[in-house]
Amino acid sequence: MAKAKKVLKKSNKKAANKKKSVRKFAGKAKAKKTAKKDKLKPKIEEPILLQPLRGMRDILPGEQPYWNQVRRVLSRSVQEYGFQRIDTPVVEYANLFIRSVGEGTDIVDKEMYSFNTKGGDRVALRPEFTASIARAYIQHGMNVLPKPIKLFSTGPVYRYDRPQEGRYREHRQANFDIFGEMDPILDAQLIQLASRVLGNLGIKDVQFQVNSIGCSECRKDYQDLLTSYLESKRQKLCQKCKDRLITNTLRILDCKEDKCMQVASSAPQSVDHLCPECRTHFKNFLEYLDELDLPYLINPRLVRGLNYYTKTVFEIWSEKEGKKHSLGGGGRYDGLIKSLGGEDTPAIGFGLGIDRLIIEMKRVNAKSYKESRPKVFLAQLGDLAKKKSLKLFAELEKNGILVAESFGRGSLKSQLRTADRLGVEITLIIGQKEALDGTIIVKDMISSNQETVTNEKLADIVKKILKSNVIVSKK
RNA sequence: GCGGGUAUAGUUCAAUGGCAGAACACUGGUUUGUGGUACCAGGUACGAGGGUCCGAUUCCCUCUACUCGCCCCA
Repeated sequence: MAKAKKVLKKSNKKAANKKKSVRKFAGKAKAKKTAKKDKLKPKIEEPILLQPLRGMRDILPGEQPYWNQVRRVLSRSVQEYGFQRIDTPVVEYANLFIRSVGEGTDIVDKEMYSFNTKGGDRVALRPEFTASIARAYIQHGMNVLPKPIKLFSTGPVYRYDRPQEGRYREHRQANFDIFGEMDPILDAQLIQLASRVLGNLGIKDVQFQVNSIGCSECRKDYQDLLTSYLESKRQKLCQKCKDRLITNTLRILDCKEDKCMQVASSAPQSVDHLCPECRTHFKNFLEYLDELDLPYLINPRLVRGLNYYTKTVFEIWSEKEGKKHSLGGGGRYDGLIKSLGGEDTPAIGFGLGIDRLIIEMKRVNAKSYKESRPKVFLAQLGDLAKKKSLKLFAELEKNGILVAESFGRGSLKSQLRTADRLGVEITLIIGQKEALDGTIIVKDMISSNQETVTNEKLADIVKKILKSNVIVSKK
């Protein structure tokens, strides 16, 4: 379970050297400080830590079938719902996120990977997608495209959080955004889309929580009301929430401290203080949801951790045996494009945490998708055959026959063993004799029968056997 | 940021105050050019620093990492 810290060993390690370098490493905290003084000169004599950075991980071949499946399901829904893919840089000016996500949010205040470049720019690894996509939308004048504009994006996002199950500092999200339409039917359609994706992945026991936090107008009024209410209960709040009174009042509603929850339970709710427009929007949104037959829950305390949201907000939770994960979330952000300098454009979007989707998929034994593997193995024996095998490999590949091999091995025995473990149906064997004759042995791995054929007929024969095997090997 | 647990081979796990073991995996072999099973052989590990001790992988302390929970989120 627990991974030990591992160090790349030099083949010629002397105990003394090792000790020395390790000691240097042990003084990492100190080393960091000096490194700063040295203008971050890389310490090449430090041992290489054989592990990824904290909260980051490798997704190994064994897990890829799940990722393949997610990619397949996503790309299908992307098409069906009329989204177009966009890819934006992983790094942006930090200001973009600070301005859009907002100061006072956890993401900006403590979870952002930000740093200065050599050129002196203040940049950050994206903590979410929407800001980048909004930026691209404005920059490329997408406002002239026919509305609505639906954009899909996927890739890693970064949050300097404390890792735990299903929470990584580098995790991957799939993100859907729709620009240029304020009709609440789109809010509902996005939720439908989310539900479809989850359903297609086989994920069950999902709960949709929805709320409306109003537009910039009524939200402000509501916030004032909430602030004055909370001010009156100030003494009953936790220290964090006392700070939030100034920085981010809405979030107090979301605090999990008992005393704050008590205060929040009788606090005014945003849905009761919406302006007529927002009220209608929310009401219609819920009516559309009802049409979808989707189990949802109105959570008046759902406020989201990003400041750009307006009106509809929602989160998607898996709930099973006590452990709860947020699988995704999103909402409307009608004011963001304008606030970043674009044309006044309504928009809505949501993100799904793919790493978490996969946790859920594994839990319910959902389908995964393995890429098809070669059913033919090419074994060679002897120098001449070895030389010919490369070309043979390419010829087969040109004929659409995928071939596995183990060219680096000499003995036929070990090659056949490898072939067997790969589970191929046919092994082609070319030895010294065959190489001279221009022939090759075709061995059926299931029946163990083999015959010698000429090179010209090889591709056809292989195809023929594969076809018949496909029928026979319907195990 | 707060609290709990853990750290031994590629992996999953043992044992031990005095040569560190297994299983699986890996590589090769069991007569010369034929796989699955069986048998044999081989390589690889005590996270780091300090303390106690004749001697520490084992006991103690510190650090680091991993992990679980809280916070927050995807």
